[in-house]
Formats: sequence, structure tokens, C-alpha cells
Amino acid sequence: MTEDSGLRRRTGGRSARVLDAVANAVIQELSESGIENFSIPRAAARAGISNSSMYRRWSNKAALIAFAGGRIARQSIPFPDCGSLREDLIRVLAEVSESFRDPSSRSMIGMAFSSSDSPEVQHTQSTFWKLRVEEQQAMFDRAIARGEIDEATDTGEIVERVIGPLFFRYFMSRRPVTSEFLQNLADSVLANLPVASAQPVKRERARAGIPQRTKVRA
Amino acid sequence: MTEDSGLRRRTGGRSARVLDAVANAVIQELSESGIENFSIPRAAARAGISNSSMYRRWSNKAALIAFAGGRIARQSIPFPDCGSLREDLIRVLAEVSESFRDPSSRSMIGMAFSSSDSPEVQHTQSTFWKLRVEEQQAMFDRAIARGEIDEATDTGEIVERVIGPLFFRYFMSRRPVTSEFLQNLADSVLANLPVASAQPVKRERARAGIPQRTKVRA
DNA sequence: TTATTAACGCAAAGATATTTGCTTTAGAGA
DNA sequence: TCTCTAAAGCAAATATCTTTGCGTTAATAA
Repeated sequence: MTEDSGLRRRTGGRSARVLDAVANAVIQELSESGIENFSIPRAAARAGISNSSMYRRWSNKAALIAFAGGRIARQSIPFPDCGSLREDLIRVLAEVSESFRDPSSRSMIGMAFSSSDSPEVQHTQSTFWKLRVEEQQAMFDRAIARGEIDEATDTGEIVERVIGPLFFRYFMSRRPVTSEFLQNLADSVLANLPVASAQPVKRERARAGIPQRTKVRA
Repeated sequence: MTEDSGLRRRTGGRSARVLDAVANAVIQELSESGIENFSIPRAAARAGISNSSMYRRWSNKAALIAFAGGRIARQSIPFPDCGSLREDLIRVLAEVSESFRDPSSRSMIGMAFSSSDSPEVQHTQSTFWKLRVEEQQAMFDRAIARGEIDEATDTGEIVERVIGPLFFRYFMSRRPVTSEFLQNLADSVLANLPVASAQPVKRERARAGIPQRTKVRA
């Protein structure tokens, strides 16, 4: 026996073509129907495969859409090199907010929230971020080389503090996303850089516990 | 004719009871089945009404769930009064991250993203935020009275900058949400308060346009 | 090339969801 | 109280999704 565990998986040829076709079809179907009216049979028809094959390979919508998301994640928004970290960050913000206009992006993001406990969604996310953080780091390394930020900076937290508020404004408070907003965001984060948690926190009050509520408004 | 437009709507008695029952049933169904396996017929059965009534009143899942969300929004997380804005913010962060543990909350948030163009979702959101911002303002007014922040501060943006990164960490980068993280977040936002956009922006570089990409990583 | 069988296709069966016609109940104005 | 009819119920019809059995195709090892 040369096979690993009594199973000879078929990953090339037809199977590979099917996976590509499905990934594209799912994104298309998501763009047109949104996640609300997403139809597995329609996506199968789009991909040109039988829907029984679809159901046999992916046990539910979340798994299917997570798969497709993971496939196109490789072609995701690239990181810019504008010459300064400030400009790079603003550029990233502008591109991310641009991506919000695509219904399939919005569906994918929504799934990360509503199906955050799905194993497939989690797997896709961790793979996506592994790739993304790698590319991000190159951007921050350039900033470190230029002396703009310290190498002890928690760069992952910079991203959270910059993109998080954009998410919140665009989808929650729904105030307009102006270029002034993006610029102020980048500026205020850069004015107060997060230190990697391995480093001791300087200000003593940051050691205090989470405050207990004393009074509460009705 | 005393009626407004030839239509005498019935808002009390049975209709009111049905609305209450439906709102509760939808939240329950959402908690148990998640949005992926949410079933309108099951929710109808839970509410003790016929499912045809359900379909007649709410044209789709998004409308139904948005309605239920709007109903329970009134009982949403209250704003604390700990004695300092810093403690208040940390408290809010802790309570919001706690709410993420509830599947129905996650589904509701996810819908705000994936169905962000649904009129019902938009209506619920705007109603929710109108209420919420009002309560928030009381918290910030206390901080202004204590002299902790200037009255020209854009308090809505404080909320975005504080809760946004929490959203991002919890659902996107998925790094652990520690109390240290929450504290650092509150501290860094308070260290660099956003000014209301009516006020002129001080730093001149904030007037620059969004930078164009010059080089891009593969 | 040949044998083996994973992965696919087809079509029918079964399960759910959604719509529709008609009847009954009960809220609100007179 | 009485009338009108919005809003609900019931049940059957239709549409759509999902599963399943079985035959076919083609990827892989020998």
C-alpha cells in the first residue's frame, strides 16, 4: 500500500475544475441574490455541476460560502506602498470601504458575524488572516525601516483600530464615510501607537480592572 | 369620514399580542437555530400564530428579523455611570463583548452587514441608533460636566473608535478580548479625542487628499 | 494500458418553505 | 350594541430545497 490511509483522493483534473467553477459561481450568485436569497441549486447550475455533487461536498450554506470566500481571498485587496505609513493606511481604508459596495463582500463579512461559530467559517478566516497579516507586515516593515514607527509596535492592533471604526461607521452608525474621516482616523491612531502586549504597559492606570457599574440609566 | 385614508388599522388587542409574541419567538428561534437554519414556520409555531399570517405581514426573513430586533432594542444594553468617562467606556466595551456571546445578537449584527440594503434593516437601525445616541449623550454630558472632555468633541466618533476595534478583534482578527485590550483601547481614544467636523481641523496635513497607490505588493 | 474507485451526474423521493382561496375572529367607529 | 372589515386562521396547492439510490466518468496506482 502506497496510499496514506486507504484513500486515494483525486485533486487534479475534473475535481480541480469543479472547485474553481463552484467558487466563481458562488460569488456570482451571492452578488446577484445576496445571502438572503442565495440558492445552492442555482449556484450549482451556474457552476455547471449537479446539485447533488454540491450537497455531497458541502454540508451547508456556510461551508459552501466560506469555501468560495477562501478561494477568492488570495485575490484580495493588496497592500499599497505610498511612501509613508499614513498614506498607506488611508489608502487601505479607502480600498476597504470601496469593497463594501460589493454585495458578495458584504455577505461574506456578515457571515463572519452571524456564523462565527461555524468551523468552516473559522478555518477560512484563519487562513485569510494568515495571508493578510503576512502582506500587512511588509507594509509595516517599510514604515519601521523609515523610522516612522517602533518595531515593538503591535501592528495587528493598528489595523484593528483603523479598520474597526470604518466597519462600525459604514454598517452600524451609518454616518457618511468621507475622506476627512479616513484621514482623521489614520492620524489619531498614528498619534497613539499601540505597544505589543509582550512589552510592559507604561501607564499604571491601565492595570486597573474593568470597572463595576455604579449607576445605570433607565 | 373620520379615518385618515380610508383605512382603519387595528393596533391594539389581538394584533398587539401577536406582535409581542412574534418578536419573542423570532429571538428565541434565532438563538436556537441561528440565522442559517432560521425557519419562519417554526417561529410562527413558537409564537402560536399561523404561518400564513407571518408571511402576509412580513415579506421576508430580513424584514421579520429586523422587526424583532427593533422591538428588543429598547431593552438593549444600558449606559453605565461609573464616575469617569474612562471607566464608563471600558464598562460599555465589556458589556458589548458580553453580548456577542448570544447567537441572536450575532445574527442581528451579521444581518446589518449582509442585508445592509434592506429597507427594513435600515429602518430598524436608524430607530435603534436614535434611541442609543440619546442615552449615550447623557453619559458624555456627564463627562463634559466633569471637565473630562470638551463639548466640541464628536462623541459619536468616540463610540465608533472604541467599539469598532472591539467588533474587528472579536469577529475578524479573532485575537483574544482581554481586559487589558479594552483598557488600552479606551485610553488611546481618550488620549486623542475626535473634534466635531463642524470645527476646523487643526493639522494641515489632514486636508490632503486620499493618496494614490504608487507600488503594490503582489 | 488496466484495474480500482473517488467524484460526478441523473432522476426520483421526501422534506420544507411559500403562496393562495376562503372562512372566522375581533378591533374600532358610529 | 351594531356594523364594517382588518387581521387572523385553516387547509390545500405550489414551489423550492435536500437527500438518496444507482449508474457513469475519469483520476490515480500499478
